[in-house]
Amino acid sequence: MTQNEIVHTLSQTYSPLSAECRKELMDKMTILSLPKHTCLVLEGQYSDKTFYLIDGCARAYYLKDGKDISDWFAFENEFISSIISFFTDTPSPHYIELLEDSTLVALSKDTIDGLSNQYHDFERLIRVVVTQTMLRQRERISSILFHTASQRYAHILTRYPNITRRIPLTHIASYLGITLETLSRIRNPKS
Amino acid sequence: MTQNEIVHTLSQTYSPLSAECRKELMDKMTILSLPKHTCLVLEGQYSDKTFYLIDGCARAYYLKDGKDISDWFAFENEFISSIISFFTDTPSPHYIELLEDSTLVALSKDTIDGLSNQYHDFERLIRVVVTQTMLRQRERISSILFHTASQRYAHILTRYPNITRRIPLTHIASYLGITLETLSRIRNPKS
DNA sequence: CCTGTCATTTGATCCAGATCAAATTCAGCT
DNA sequence: AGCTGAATTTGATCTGGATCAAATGACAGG
Repeated sequence: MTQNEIVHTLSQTYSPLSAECRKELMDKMTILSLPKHTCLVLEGQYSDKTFYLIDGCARAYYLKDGKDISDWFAFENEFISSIISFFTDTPSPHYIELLEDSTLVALSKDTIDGLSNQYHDFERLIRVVVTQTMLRQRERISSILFHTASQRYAHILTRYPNITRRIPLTHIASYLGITLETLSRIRNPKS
Repeated sequence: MTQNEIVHTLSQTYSPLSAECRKELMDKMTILSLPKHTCLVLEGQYSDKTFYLIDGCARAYYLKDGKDISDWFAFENEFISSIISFFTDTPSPHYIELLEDSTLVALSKDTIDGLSNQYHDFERLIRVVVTQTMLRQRERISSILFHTASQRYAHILTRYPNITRRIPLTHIASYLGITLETLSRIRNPKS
């Protein structure tokens, strides 16, 4: 995928960008191809970058009392960042790692702020991305409060039908807020 | 509070607005003073309004299998809306009601979209509001996943120290994702 | 100051999912 | 193929908070 194609997809997926803005964005963005298991962000770091996945997938996770708890997955054409660090300029509570060999764009906060100041278009695109993220968080809250473990698992499967082929069950379980063992029992409801 | 003061506060709290934009916003906004228990939004309605509280407080809630579950509280200088309906143009799963006699500003989606198109400033203000909302949702997720019922109660008290004087315990309990009885036991840890 | 309604507390029991522990299956490597 | 550590399954037990039920408290209106 060329830079040009990336920017077009972005502009079409989220919110249209003027030719001028697209051009400047192309100049400012870095495209990276990195192997599986690469860590993009470590806990405790100040992370002022947002990543946009072209190909592959990634997750954000915490180490909470030594336990690895996934907080967010991103696939092709989705964004991922240590949102807390990115938006509040505090050290990241998250790690972010690639779950497959991936190609992605890294955008620094300076770049995003600069383009947002300069181009109303770009500010809108960011607003759209943040709004979608917010709605996804909301859905997760009601999922946790109102649905049982197995309903939540069923639900994530409808959203990402082949997630189990790309992401280990441990990570799916912790994302759903349940243990590995419970997820396993949900998947094999015999005995 | 005059219209002028309201717009100034808004501009200072969230993101600065140009004089021109402030003026147009003043023309477009409706100020309402309504008694306690007024319903601003009903379940099933298409709600294309966002409310900004000048004085008083409100909550958004679901009726889930006949049970009343609070999903959001807003106090002075905060926004509340049926976010799902507002952002996705679908019928609202929420009710919104006033918990005290309140003064508030109602802004329609048309107004917000119009001002966002016309003024980069205003688009930014909305982006800031949405970002804060998103971060507050995130905090709620980690609160539910990582903290016990009594930690969550302690936490909401630090954020809104006198919430118990303004909001009935039932609503606080359901917001925290616990029952009324559990909250009561948390508050009276004797016997 | 009494009464009905709503809010809160207290008590007894129950259950989804956690925890701890062990067995099995799988995948990458030589 | 065979080896090794990681991923997943299976089993037994435990627990925070839910649920059901009843008692008490607070307070607005007559």
